[in-house]
Amino acid sequence: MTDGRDGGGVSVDEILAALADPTRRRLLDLLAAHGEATATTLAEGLPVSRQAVVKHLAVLDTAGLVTGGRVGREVRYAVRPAALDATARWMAALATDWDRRLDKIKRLAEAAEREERNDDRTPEGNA
Amino acid sequence: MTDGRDGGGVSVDEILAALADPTRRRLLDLLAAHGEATATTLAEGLPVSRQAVVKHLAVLDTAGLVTGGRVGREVRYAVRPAALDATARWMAALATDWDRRLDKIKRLAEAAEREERNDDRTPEGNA
DNA sequence: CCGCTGTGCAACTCTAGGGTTGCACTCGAA
DNA sequence: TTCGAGTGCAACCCTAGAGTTGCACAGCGG
Repeated sequence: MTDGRDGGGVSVDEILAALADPTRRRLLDLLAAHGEATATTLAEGLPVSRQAVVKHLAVLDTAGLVTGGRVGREVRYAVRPAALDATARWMAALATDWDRRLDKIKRLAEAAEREERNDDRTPEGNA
Repeated sequence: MTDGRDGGGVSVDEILAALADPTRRRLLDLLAAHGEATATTLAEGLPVSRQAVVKHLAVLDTAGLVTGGRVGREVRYAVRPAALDATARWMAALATDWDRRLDKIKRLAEAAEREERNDDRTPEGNA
């Protein structure tokens, strides 16, 4: 539960790193909206150069968040929900795990507190 | 659905950025395991200095992923599942959204294809 | 009161990576 | 075959931020 890789062998690390960049998220938005687009087209809708977009797409591709397909002389990219979905599940599971742990710790703390009160009432001289 | 802030007013951007760093995730792991710990304690279990840990904890705190509480002269930190959970839901919703979009696009593409075949059979001279 | 431990603050280094520009290459259309 | 649009590659800035060190400050225990 600490690391985690989805079915495609893409680490959560890569996906989170990819998602951390605002431009990249914007890119994903555009792609989700258009369904399919080239780096050149996408760059027109962003305040960055085509090359920057290409780099970002490469990162997203490595993370499994998009796929690139060649059509003639252009490269069409499309969004790929699987990786995102997998990461979402991973996070949800992690959150649940934390909840369980916190609950357990809380219980232990309360138990320890009761123990201490017991010690107060029964000093060291007992059997 | 593009941005998103949880109930506490913490942007998804901050949470993703916080989660993007491996050391920070490691830190969250340790915290989830111990339930509560100080920066100094946590630093002992990591290959970085206490100061580095303090900085990371500050980031995680801003992102709403941990809380700091002062006990005597030390500061105990604890994990905070709510923000993580909210982000997980956000991601899941986004993934679903992408799925819907892809589906719709696919349908449209197929419809357009049929349209085109129609045009082939009925050249412009119709009416 | 004094010393020890744990925090807080500040300045500084250094690298990853986001962004750019320039140019060479390829493929499709006229 | 030639022109142009689209892509790929490489070298290059520049800043954010991860990490460090040094020191001053605060609080608990003796």
